[in-house]
Amino acid sequence: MKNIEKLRRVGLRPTKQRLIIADLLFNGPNRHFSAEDLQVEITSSGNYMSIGTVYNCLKKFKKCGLIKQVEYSKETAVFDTNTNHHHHFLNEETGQLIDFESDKLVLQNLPQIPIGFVNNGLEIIIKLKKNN
Amino acid sequence: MKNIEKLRRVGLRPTKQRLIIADLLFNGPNRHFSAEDLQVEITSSGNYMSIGTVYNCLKKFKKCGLIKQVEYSKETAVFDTNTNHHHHFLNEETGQLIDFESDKLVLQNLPQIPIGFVNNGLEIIIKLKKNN
DNA sequence: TATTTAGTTTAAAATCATTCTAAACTACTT
DNA sequence: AAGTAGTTTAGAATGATTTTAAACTAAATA
Repeated sequence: MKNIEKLRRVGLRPTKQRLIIADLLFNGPNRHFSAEDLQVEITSSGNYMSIGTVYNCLKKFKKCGLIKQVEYSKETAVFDTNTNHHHHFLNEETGQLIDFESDKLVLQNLPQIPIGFVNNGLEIIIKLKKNN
Repeated sequence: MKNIEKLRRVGLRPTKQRLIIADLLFNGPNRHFSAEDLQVEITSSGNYMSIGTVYNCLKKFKKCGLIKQVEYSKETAVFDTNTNHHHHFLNEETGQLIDFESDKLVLQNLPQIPIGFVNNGLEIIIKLKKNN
Protein backbone atom coordinates (compact mmCIF):
# COMPACT_ATOMS: atom_id res chain seq x y z
CA MET A 1 0.00 0.00 0.00
CA LYS A 2 1.29 3.42 -0.88
CA ASN A 3 2.10 5.58 2.09
CA ILE A 4 -0.01 8.40 0.73
CA GLU A 5 -3.03 6.12 1.02
CA LYS A 6 -1.96 5.00 4.45
CA LEU A 7 -1.96 8.58 5.66
CA ARG A 8 -5.26 9.47 4.00
CA ARG A 9 -6.88 6.39 5.47
CA VAL A 10 -6.19 7.58 9.01
CA GLY A 11 -7.27 11.11 8.20
CA LEU A 12 -3.86 12.74 7.97
CA ARG A 13 -3.11 15.22 5.24
CA PRO A 14 -0.26 13.66 3.28
CA THR A 15 2.22 16.49 3.36
CA LYS A 16 5.67 16.27 1.88
CA GLN A 17 7.17 15.96 5.37
CA ARG A 18 4.82 13.21 6.54
CA LEU A 19 5.54 11.25 3.40
CA ILE A 20 9.28 11.52 3.91
CA ILE A 21 8.86 10.12 7.40
CA ALA A 22 6.38 7.47 6.34
CA ASP A 23 8.79 6.29 3.65
CA LEU A 24 11.51 5.88 6.22
CA LEU A 25 9.33 4.20 8.82
CA PHE A 26 6.95 2.00 6.90
CA ASN A 27 8.97 0.58 4.04
CA GLY A 28 11.21 -1.62 6.19
CA PRO A 29 11.14 -3.86 9.23
CA ASN A 30 9.81 -2.66 12.58
CA ARG A 31 12.09 -0.59 14.71
CA HIS A 32 12.56 1.63 17.75
CA PHE A 33 13.76 5.18 17.34
CA SER A 34 13.79 8.61 18.89
CA ALA A 35 12.81 11.87 17.23
CA GLU A 36 16.45 12.74 16.88
CA ASP A 37 17.40 9.37 15.37
CA LEU A 38 14.77 9.97 12.77
CA GLN A 39 15.92 13.49 12.02
CA VAL A 40 19.42 12.20 11.38
CA GLU A 41 18.01 9.66 8.95
CA ILE A 42 15.95 12.27 7.21
CA THR A 43 19.09 14.31 6.72
CA SER A 44 21.03 11.28 5.45
CA SER A 45 18.30 10.63 2.93
CA GLY A 46 18.96 14.04 1.45
CA ASN A 47 15.99 15.78 2.99
CA TYR A 48 15.61 18.40 5.67
CA MET A 49 13.10 18.74 8.45
CA SER A 50 12.98 20.85 11.58
CA ILE A 51 13.00 18.92 14.82
CA GLY A 52 9.66 20.51 15.69
CA THR A 53 8.09 18.96 12.63
CA VAL A 54 9.58 15.58 13.44
CA TYR A 55 7.96 15.75 16.88
CA ASN A 56 4.65 16.98 15.46
CA CYS A 57 4.59 14.25 12.91
CA LEU A 58 5.41 11.47 15.37
CA LYS A 59 2.71 12.72 17.71
CA LYS A 60 0.13 12.64 14.94
CA PHE A 61 1.25 9.22 13.73
CA LYS A 62 0.93 7.97 17.28
CA LYS A 63 -2.50 9.49 17.76
CA CYS A 64 -3.63 7.78 14.58
CA GLY A 65 -2.20 4.41 15.58
CA LEU A 66 0.50 4.25 12.91
CA ILE A 67 3.20 3.96 15.55
CA LYS A 68 3.35 3.34 19.29
CA GLN A 69 5.34 5.10 21.92
CA VAL A 70 7.39 3.04 24.33
CA GLU A 71 6.20 4.26 27.69
CA TYR A 72 8.95 3.47 30.10
CA SER A 73 11.90 5.09 28.47
CA LYS A 74 13.01 7.92 30.62
CA GLU A 75 14.99 10.76 29.16
CA THR A 76 14.07 10.46 25.54
CA ALA A 77 10.78 9.50 23.93
CA VAL A 78 11.17 6.26 22.02
CA PHE A 79 8.75 5.26 19.30
CA ASP A 80 8.05 1.86 17.82
CA THR A 81 6.71 1.00 14.40
CA ASN A 82 5.42 -2.30 15.77
CA THR A 83 1.81 -1.56 16.69
CA ASN A 84 0.94 -5.16 17.51
CA HIS A 85 0.61 -6.04 21.13
CA HIS A 86 4.06 -6.89 22.41
CA HIS A 87 6.47 -6.26 25.25
CA HIS A 88 10.10 -5.29 25.60
CA PHE A 89 13.46 -6.35 26.84
CA LEU A 90 15.49 -3.35 27.89
CA ASN A 91 19.27 -3.34 28.01
CA GLU A 92 19.65 -0.80 30.76
CA GLU A 93 23.28 -0.16 29.96
CA THR A 94 22.70 0.89 26.39
CA GLY A 95 18.99 1.73 26.38
CA GLN A 96 18.47 -0.78 23.57
CA LEU A 97 15.00 -2.28 23.32
CA ILE A 98 14.11 -5.67 21.91
CA ASP A 99 10.53 -6.71 21.25
CA PHE A 100 9.07 -9.92 22.45
CA GLU A 101 5.72 -11.26 21.40
CA SER A 102 2.98 -11.52 23.95
CA ASP A 103 0.82 -14.18 22.35
CA LYS A 104 2.35 -17.16 24.13
CA LEU A 105 2.74 -15.45 27.47
CA VAL A 106 0.40 -16.63 30.21
CA LEU A 107 -0.60 -14.27 32.97
CA GLN A 108 -2.73 -15.54 35.82
CA ASN A 109 -4.10 -14.05 39.01
CA LEU A 110 -3.85 -10.54 37.75
CA PRO A 111 -4.88 -8.10 40.45
CA GLN A 112 -8.34 -6.65 40.73
CA ILE A 113 -8.62 -3.47 38.68
CA PRO A 114 -9.52 -0.57 40.97
CA ILE A 115 -13.23 0.24 41.01
CA GLY A 116 -14.34 2.72 38.39
CA PHE A 117 -11.51 1.84 36.03
CA VAL A 118 -10.81 -0.61 33.27
CA ASN A 119 -7.56 -2.14 32.05
CA ASN A 120 -6.33 0.03 29.22
CA GLY A 121 -3.15 -1.84 28.40
CA LEU A 122 -0.68 -4.03 30.19
CA GLU A 123 2.99 -3.59 29.48
CA ILE A 124 5.85 -5.72 30.59
CA ILE A 125 9.47 -4.71 30.55
CA ILE A 126 12.21 -7.18 31.32
CA LYS A 127 15.40 -5.41 32.21
CA LEU A 128 18.55 -7.16 31.09
CA LYS A 129 22.07 -7.14 32.29
CA LYS A 130 25.10 -8.88 30.85
CA ASN A 131 25.90 -12.17 32.54
CA ASN A 132 29.38 -11.82 34.04
CA MET B 1 14.59 2.07 64.03
CA LYS B 2 15.96 5.58 64.09
CA ASN B 3 16.59 7.02 60.66
CA ILE B 4 20.09 7.96 61.61
CA GLU B 5 20.84 4.28 62.09
CA LYS B 6 19.09 3.42 58.87
CA LEU B 7 21.38 5.74 56.97
CA ARG B 8 24.53 4.58 58.71
CA ARG B 9 23.63 0.98 58.08
CA VAL B 10 23.66 1.53 54.31
CA GLY B 11 26.86 3.54 54.48
CA LEU B 12 25.39 7.01 54.03
CA ARG B 13 26.65 9.88 56.13
CA PRO B 14 23.60 11.05 58.08
CA THR B 15 23.62 14.70 57.17
CA LYS B 16 20.97 17.14 58.33
CA GLN B 17 19.43 17.14 54.86
CA ARG B 18 19.29 13.37 54.50
CA LEU B 19 17.66 13.09 57.89
CA ILE B 20 15.02 15.65 56.98
CA ILE B 21 14.18 13.61 53.91
CA ALA B 22 14.36 10.28 55.74
CA ASP B 23 11.94 11.60 58.34
CA LEU B 24 9.47 12.54 55.65
CA LEU B 25 9.83 9.32 53.69
CA PHE B 26 10.28 6.58 56.24
CA ASN B 27 8.04 7.51 59.12
CA GLY B 28 4.77 6.90 57.29
CA PRO B 29 3.13 4.57 54.78
CA ASN B 30 4.74 3.86 51.40
CA ARG B 31 4.24 6.40 48.68
CA HIS B 32 5.15 7.65 45.22
CA PHE B 33 6.60 11.09 44.78
CA SER B 34 8.75 13.27 42.57
CA ALA B 35 11.76 15.34 43.61
CA GLU B 36 9.62 18.44 43.40
CA ASP B 37 6.78 16.96 45.48
CA LEU B 38 9.31 16.22 48.13
CA GLN B 39 10.83 19.68 48.04
CA VAL B 40 7.39 21.18 48.58
CA GLU B 41 6.94 18.95 51.61
CA ILE B 42 10.32 19.87 52.97
CA THR B 43 9.35 23.50 52.71
CA SER B 44 5.99 22.87 54.38
CA SER B 45 7.75 21.15 57.23
CA GLY B 46 9.60 24.38 57.93
CA ASN B 47 12.88 23.36 56.36
CA TYR B 48 14.74 24.41 53.27
CA MET B 49 16.67 22.40 50.73
CA SER B 50 17.96 23.16 47.26
CA ILE B 51 16.45 21.08 44.50
CA GLY B 52 19.92 19.82 43.63
CA THR B 53 20.27 18.34 47.08
CA VAL B 54 16.87 16.71 46.84
CA TYR B 55 17.96 15.03 43.62
CA ASN B 56 21.33 14.04 45.05
CA CYS B 57 19.74 12.59 48.10
CA LEU B 58 17.14 10.59 46.20
CA LYS B 59 19.82 9.22 43.92
CA LYS B 60 21.88 8.05 46.89
CA PHE B 61 18.87 6.57 48.65
CA LYS B 62 18.06 4.71 45.47
CA LYS B 63 21.60 3.45 45.02
CA CYS B 64 21.52 2.14 48.60
CA GLY B 65 18.16 0.45 48.15
CA LEU B 66 16.21 2.68 50.52
CA ILE B 67 13.83 3.67 47.76
CA LYS B 68 13.06 2.53 44.23
CA GLN B 69 12.56 4.54 41.12
CA VAL B 70 9.51 3.87 38.99
CA GLU B 71 10.96 3.27 35.58
CA TYR B 72 8.22 4.00 33.12
CA SER B 73 7.22 7.47 34.11
CA LYS B 74 8.10 9.77 31.32
CA GLU B 75 8.58 13.44 32.00
CA THR B 76 9.34 13.38 35.69
CA ALA B 77 11.27 10.87 37.76
CA VAL B 78 8.96 9.19 40.24
CA PHE B 79 10.30 7.46 43.33
CA ASP B 80 8.67 4.85 45.52
CA THR B 81 9.33 4.07 49.16
CA ASN B 82 8.07 0.55 48.61
CA THR B 83 11.20 -1.48 47.88
CA ASN B 84 9.44 -4.84 47.89
CA HIS B 85 8.89 -6.43 44.55
CA HIS B 86 5.66 -5.08 43.17
CA HIS B 87 4.05 -3.64 40.07
CA HIS B 88 1.92 -0.63 39.24
CA PHE B 89 -1.41 0.52 37.99
CA LEU B 90 -1.08 3.83 36.19
CA ASN B 91 -3.92 6.27 35.78
CA GLU B 92 -2.79 7.81 32.54
CA GLU B 93 -5.05 10.80 32.90
CA THR B 94 -3.64 11.92 36.23
CA GLY B 95 -0.31 10.12 36.34
CA GLN B 96 -1.32 8.54 39.65
CA LEU B 97 0.35 5.24 40.46
CA ILE B 98 -1.10 2.46 42.60
CA ASP B 99 0.99 -0.49 43.76
CA PHE B 100 -0.10 -4.05 43.36
CA GLU B 101 1.64 -6.99 44.91
CA SER B 102 3.35 -9.48 42.68
CA ASP B 103 3.38 -12.49 44.95
CA LYS B 104 0.15 -14.05 43.69
CA LEU B 105 0.73 -13.23 40.07
CA VAL B 106 1.55 -16.16 37.81
CA LEU B 107 3.63 -15.65 34.71
CA GLN B 108 4.19 -18.55 32.33
CA ASN B 109 5.95 -18.99 29.02
CA LEU B 110 8.13 -16.00 29.52
CA PRO B 111 10.27 -15.43 26.46
CA GLN B 112 13.82 -16.68 26.16
CA ILE B 113 16.26 -14.12 27.53
CA PRO B 114 18.64 -13.02 24.77
CA ILE B 115 21.97 -14.85 24.87
CA GLY B 116 24.64 -13.24 27.00
CA PHE B 117 22.10 -11.55 29.26
CA VAL B 118 20.20 -12.32 32.42
CA ASN B 119 16.85 -11.08 33.66
CA ASN B 120 17.54 -8.13 35.89
CA GLY B 121 13.99 -7.26 36.84
CA LEU B 122 10.55 -7.63 35.35
CA GLU B 123 8.12 -4.77 35.66
CA ILE B 124 4.48 -4.71 34.79
CA ILE B 125 2.41 -1.62 34.35
CA ILE B 126 -1.34 -1.80 33.90
CA LYS B 127 -2.67 1.39 32.42
CA LEU B 128 -6.09 2.37 33.63
CA LYS B 129 -8.84 4.44 32.16
CA LYS B 130 -12.16 5.40 33.71
CA ASN B 131 -15.02 3.16 32.66
CA ASN B 132 -17.55 5.31 30.77
C1' DT C 1 -8.70 27.87 -12.46
C1' DA C 2 -8.51 31.38 -8.81
C1' DT C 3 -9.54 32.08 -4.10
C1' DT C 4 -10.20 30.84 0.44
C1' DT C 5 -9.26 28.52 4.62
C1' DA C 6 -7.80 25.37 7.70
C1' DG C 7 -4.07 22.75 8.69
C1' DT C 8 1.13 22.43 8.54
C1' DT C 9 5.94 23.75 8.75
C1' DT C 10 9.53 26.55 10.38
C1' DA C 11 13.19 28.97 13.23
C1' DA C 12 13.70 30.55 17.28
C1' DA C 13 12.47 31.22 21.85
C1' DA C 14 10.62 29.15 25.91
C1' DT C 15 9.97 25.52 29.17
C1' DC C 16 10.93 21.94 32.30
C1' DA C 17 13.33 18.33 34.61
C1' DT C 18 17.68 17.22 35.70
C1' DT C 19 22.78 17.54 36.05
C1' DC C 20 27.01 20.06 36.55
C1' DT C 21 30.22 23.36 38.64
C1' DA C 22 32.99 25.29 41.89
C1' DA C 23 32.98 27.34 46.19
C1' DA C 24 31.49 27.03 50.97
C1' DC C 25 30.42 23.90 54.46
C1' DT C 26 30.31 19.81 57.70
C1' DA C 27 30.70 15.04 59.45
C1' DC C 28 34.03 12.05 60.62
C1' DT C 29 39.01 10.70 61.36
C1' DT C 30 43.48 11.57 63.08
C1' DA D 1 42.18 20.86 67.08
C1' DA D 2 43.27 20.06 62.33
C1' DG D 3 42.78 17.60 58.17
C1' DT D 4 40.13 15.47 54.51
C1' DA D 5 36.70 13.55 52.12
C1' DG D 6 32.14 13.87 51.30
C1' DT D 7 28.05 17.12 51.02
C1' DT D 8 25.34 21.20 50.10
C1' DT D 9 24.41 25.23 47.60
C1' DA D 10 23.14 28.76 43.97
C1' DG D 11 23.29 29.30 39.69
C1' DA D 12 24.60 27.98 35.18
C1' DA D 13 24.29 24.42 31.78
C1' DT D 14 22.13 20.72 29.38
C1' DG D 15 18.92 18.24 26.66
C1' DA D 16 14.43 16.89 25.28
C1' DT D 17 10.31 18.73 24.11
C1' DT D 18 6.77 22.38 23.37
C1' DT D 19 5.28 26.90 22.11
C1' DT D 20 4.96 30.91 19.18
C1' DA D 21 3.78 33.47 15.38
C1' DA D 22 4.65 34.03 10.74
C1' DA D 23 5.10 31.84 6.23
C1' DC D 24 3.51 28.15 3.58
C1' DT D 25 0.52 24.51 1.33
C1' DA D 26 -3.09 20.96 0.62
C1' DA D 27 -7.73 20.68 0.06
C1' DA D 28 -12.22 22.85 -0.44
C1' DT D 29 -14.95 26.33 -2.60
C1' DA D 30 -16.34 29.65 -5.90
